[in-house]
Amino acid sequence: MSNLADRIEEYLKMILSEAKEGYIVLQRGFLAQSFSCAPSQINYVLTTRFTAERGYIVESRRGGGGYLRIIRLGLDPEGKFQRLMAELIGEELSQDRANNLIDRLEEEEIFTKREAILIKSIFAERMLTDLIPSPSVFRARTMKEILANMCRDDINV
Amino acid sequence: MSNLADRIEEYLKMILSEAKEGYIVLQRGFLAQSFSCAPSQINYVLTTRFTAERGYIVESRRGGGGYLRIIRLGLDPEGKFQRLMAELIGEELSQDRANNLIDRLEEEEIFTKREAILIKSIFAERMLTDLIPSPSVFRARTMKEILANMCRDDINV
DNA sequence: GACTTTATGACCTTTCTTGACCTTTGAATA
DNA sequence: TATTCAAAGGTCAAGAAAGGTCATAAAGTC
Repeated sequence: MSNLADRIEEYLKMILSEAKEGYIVLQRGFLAQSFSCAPSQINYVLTTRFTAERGYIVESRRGGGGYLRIIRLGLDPEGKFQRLMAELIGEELSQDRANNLIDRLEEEEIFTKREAILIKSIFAERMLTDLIPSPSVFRARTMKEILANMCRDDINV
Repeated sequence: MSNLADRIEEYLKMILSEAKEGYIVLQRGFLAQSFSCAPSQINYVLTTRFTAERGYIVESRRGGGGYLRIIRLGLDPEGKFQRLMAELIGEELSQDRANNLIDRLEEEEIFTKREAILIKSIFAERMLTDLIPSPSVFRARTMKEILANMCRDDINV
């Protein structure tokens, strides 16, 4: 049922949440061994689950004494945030990337759970394909517009 | 008499009624096997019986560890949402009418102020005209989908 | 008989998992 | 110092494991 990749992801997030410094350092081979899987499976989890949209950076080093470092990014609420988002979103935004980003913004409490569900439901491929020639462009533009609006000061009064 | 689709529907509703969380997760292949039918028959049942208008949302995931999740929407005693959704089916929704509707739903505390602003910003004509051939159809469809999702029971967990 | 609903099967896309092979790094050795 | 080698991590393609779509046949309905 729940697959290996999900379990590894969950484990990493668990120990990451307990890490005071906001990052963890570990060895690929060792992790793979403890999950009884191919080492490349670890890379798969890292590249699919610990992406920039989801709020992570992964650094690594090869050779003797090599390691993986997974860093949890925090969003600073200063205006830098919007530029960062705009850059991250770019001109197109697939459904997958959008979902990752929205989840992340929910974790950062920029969106409520209801808002996250609302936006995701709009962005679903099945909602857009037959009506919009380029859904990815639509998502990118809309996401930026939403973020701009969510920064309005009058909104939580 | 009682055909396959009806029996599958009945079965799903039965286990759904026993699900504390308001949703069930299962595998298409497994379900098809236990009813001795083609997997696509399950999709048929889902698309004809478990629609938003009937009070359900279906999510799914492909690949290893894939699944179907059927979510029962919360009760809507006055049937207000259902009526609204029915009205919006296949209909068109101008920006003006959309704004009025959203304002009303905000007054009725179905949407928060933030949510209202969010939706309106998406529906703005300037956001849609150049990307979408028929913005009004898009608004109607999207509004329906949003309403359905706002009925989700798991939304405040 | 015409129309609608149900059912199937062939083919497609997405996601996960593994294994073979490659690259980098640092330490030991010639 | 230059070379070698072991110990990491990286990449990629193939195959498995799910669910999705669509045309068409079969079964009901009027």
